[in-house]
Amino acid sequence: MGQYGLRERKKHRTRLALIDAALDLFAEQGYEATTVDQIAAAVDVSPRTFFRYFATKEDVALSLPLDGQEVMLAELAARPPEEPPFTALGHAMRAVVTGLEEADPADTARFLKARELIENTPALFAGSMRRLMGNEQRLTEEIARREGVGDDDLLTHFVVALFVSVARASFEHCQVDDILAAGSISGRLEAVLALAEGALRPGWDRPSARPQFIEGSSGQVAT
Amino acid sequence: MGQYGLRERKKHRTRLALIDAALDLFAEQGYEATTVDQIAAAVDVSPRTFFRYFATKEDVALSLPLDGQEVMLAELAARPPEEPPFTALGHAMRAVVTGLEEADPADTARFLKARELIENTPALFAGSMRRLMGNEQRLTEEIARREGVGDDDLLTHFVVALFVSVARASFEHCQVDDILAAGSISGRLEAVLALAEGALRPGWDRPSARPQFIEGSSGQVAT
DNA sequence: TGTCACTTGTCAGCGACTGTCATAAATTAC
DNA sequence: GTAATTTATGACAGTCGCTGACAAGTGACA
Repeated sequence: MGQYGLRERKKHRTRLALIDAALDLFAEQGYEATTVDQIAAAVDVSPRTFFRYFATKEDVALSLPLDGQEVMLAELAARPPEEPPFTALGHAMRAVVTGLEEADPADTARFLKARELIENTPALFAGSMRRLMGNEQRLTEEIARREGVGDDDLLTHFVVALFVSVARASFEHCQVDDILAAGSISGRLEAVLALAEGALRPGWDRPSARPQFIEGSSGQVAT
Repeated sequence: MGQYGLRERKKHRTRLALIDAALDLFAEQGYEATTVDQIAAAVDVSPRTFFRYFATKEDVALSLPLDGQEVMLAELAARPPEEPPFTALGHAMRAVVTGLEEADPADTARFLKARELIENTPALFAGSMRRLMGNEQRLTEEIARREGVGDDDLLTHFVVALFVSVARASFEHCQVDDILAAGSISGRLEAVLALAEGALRPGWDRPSARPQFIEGSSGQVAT
């Protein structure tokens, strides 16, 4: 038997089936107009079971982008500690985007479908923001840990908040067609990162204790 | 026979009564544990009427900070057009904060009560973020109008997103006790604005001032 | 094969929220 | 001042998101 038992594979399959069915129904008749009962019926599952897979109706639409945020966290944790905060965040983000662009086309398509839906549905967009903000907190904690400062360090909050703004700008207002053009999403990410680099003073994201070190290291790794 | 008729005054009174009752109940027994029926009963009004004043249970807690955001919009619109975007945003924000600090103590207390509640209630915090993001869009449109660029201008998005991050950092993690100390909130705003000033290159928020900076810095920060 | 753990369906119920209609109160017209 | 009109409210019924509890089915493992 594979590393996953029949039970786990079955669970994974119904989970994906629920996501696909939900995404289709949402696209067809709109998010609000679709009931959980309909989604459950489409997968031939009881409505109660739906809520055993997703805590809320919102979650079924947001789960994919949410997974992406988990990857981001993991990538950030893997960055070398010497890297300045903003640089590390940028590289982690690049890893997520390229990972997405190189993934199984079916997965990529699902992801883009979800993102387009979220963009065009106010309620989902709101929920997406909520999760994003929750994630910002976790990114802040990680950066604070790396830099050896407290969770309430003002500069750390500022750095992460600024980065999240950049990340948002990269993803927003991307129509699916644009994104499907090869590398468009990472291209956009680079554009916004370059914009940020151009607006910010070198070494801005570290307390000015070691300007020359930052000068030397951040200069080459950017992009 | 003032400028408002009896009807309007009555409406305004019940609206405030609903907010006060809700804030009290939320503080007492928690947001989730409080039902709309309880709030309505406390003001001696039918539950149906509650929803004629507030679209959702969330709204009754968020309405005050939301009003503040409207003021922010108005203040921004009143700034002279020559002001660079970030400067104008900063001054508008200062006007909002000082306006808040100089208001009727009862109003200020209500506002702070609402903010504290939002800070400590995940569901409300999430909702607050949602509204904030909605407002960011409006700020972006206003800045784009001032600068004579399109709604999708990348720099404009970046400037506003960055500013909103700064504004958030100013308000978050402020305990009520801290804020009640005179001017504490504007003090914090100034601190974060100063932090931003120190991190950003002069003229970063206007396209015309940027070419030589990009040229000069591209060696170390880009490509 | 039988035991055990886990997943699922069914049902009953709470609470947020909405449409509808009748009533009461305030505003305006005469 | 009274009548007509507009507007706020209450009462009621209903939908939908979501949860707890219990029973039945299904894979895991000895």
